[in-house]
Amino acid sequence: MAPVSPRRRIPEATVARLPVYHRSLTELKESGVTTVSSEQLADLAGVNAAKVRKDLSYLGSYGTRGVGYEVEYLLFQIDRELGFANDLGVVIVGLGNLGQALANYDGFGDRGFPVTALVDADPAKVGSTLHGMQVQHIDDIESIFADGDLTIGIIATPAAAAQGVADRLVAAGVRSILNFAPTVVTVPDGVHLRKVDLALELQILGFYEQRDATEAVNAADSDS
Amino acid sequence: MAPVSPRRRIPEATVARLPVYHRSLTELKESGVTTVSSEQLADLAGVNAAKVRKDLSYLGSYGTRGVGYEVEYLLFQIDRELGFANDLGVVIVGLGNLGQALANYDGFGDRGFPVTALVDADPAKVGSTLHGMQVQHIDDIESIFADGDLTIGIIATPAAAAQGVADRLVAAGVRSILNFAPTVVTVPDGVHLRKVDLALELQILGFYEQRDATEAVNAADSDS
DNA sequence: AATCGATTGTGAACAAGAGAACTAGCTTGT
DNA sequence: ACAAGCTAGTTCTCTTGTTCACAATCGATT
Repeated sequence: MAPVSPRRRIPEATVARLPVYHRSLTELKESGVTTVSSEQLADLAGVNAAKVRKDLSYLGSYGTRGVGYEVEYLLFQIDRELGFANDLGVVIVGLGNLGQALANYDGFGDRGFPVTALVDADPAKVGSTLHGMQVQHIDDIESIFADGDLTIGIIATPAAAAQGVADRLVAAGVRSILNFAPTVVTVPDGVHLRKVDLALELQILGFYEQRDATEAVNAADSDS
Repeated sequence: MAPVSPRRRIPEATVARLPVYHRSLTELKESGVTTVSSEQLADLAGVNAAKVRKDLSYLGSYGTRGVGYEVEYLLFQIDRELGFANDLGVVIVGLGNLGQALANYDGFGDRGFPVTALVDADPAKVGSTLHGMQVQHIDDIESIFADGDLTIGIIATPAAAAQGVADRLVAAGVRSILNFAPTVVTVPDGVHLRKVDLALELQILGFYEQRDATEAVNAADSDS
């Protein structure tokens, strides 16, 4: 009944930054750097030094006062925390433009997330080979996860199909989903969902661009 | 000297949600719905009703108590706020897997962000046609923006090239950049930068997946 | 051994955001 | 005209996240 691992609860914001630190540290390691200060790491990661220290302190006290952090050791600890020991496969559902690009994108495999299956609903696509892998039909999705491996599902279908795919992924036992479809997808409690909405990012940028433009006009007006 | 438009400052979190409301409202409009309550809209957008009302109140009082919001009018107001009146072009730099997929992705144009130029550094790619558009060389980037149109730059290059591209975009007058390269890019004040890091999203999901898995194990241990 | 400069780890103030609860105002039915 | 029922708009509280400031601690140097 008592909480088993209440020792530390890492804030969501920190979790989102750990991979960034991880990347910076990997670069440092490859450059042969053995020690790094919170300030240096902050520069590389594009954040505030105090934030780096606080973030890292959630993992434990892995730094040395007066010196900094040992790159390799810190990297190891972040690896552990992020669960890089486990191999976590990725299934891509929907092989349109975006899905195909994601299937061919080496960035996933390079970072420990090998694409383990490609799925589509279009019979014309099923059976074809992409990035050295056969496309399977979505109706066979249950069998893909039969072995109980932990897997992340990527939804790259049109918006209309996204919720249905999500439901099937959840039914098949997937507990983490990354949604690229431009629509709201809901999942049951206990399933983690993140979204990447490309057009939405542009719209946000567009807002600020337009705001700045009109502000400039207003400023010019008040000058006159 | 006095602030010119202090009337309302829309919080960042709200700005990020406005496009979601916009999308939901567009769907409602296409279904012939003329009026919507904050609760309905909240359902569609996947958020809390109070948040919807608060968000919309930053734009002004466009609802009617006891009734709701008129879909078309609200849509118009959000359009205005997001700057959909202006046409904002998009330049994609880097035409590897991801860049090509983005170039072919209709989601941008559909939402008012036409791709206006494709740029790469590889001479082998320059001159080829993609999505009905000729690929230009990055050295000619200045000329692309010569007309002073507002444009968003998308960086889809390898990580190593990203900062250089960002610098050139900024030098050419681009004030909004969307970075897909898995690296930290810094820009001067006044330039808006957003990032989409695909592998990072997987790593975040991976963290929670692993945490849940170990928690389950721990719970089982304490049961025994 | 003692001091000094550097850097971590953390407590506390501060800021931003989320959500609940309340108020104000509209519409409809009688 | 009035009451009842909705629903927008607003206020308040709580949580989360950020930043600052400083004490604790380490290695180096004299």
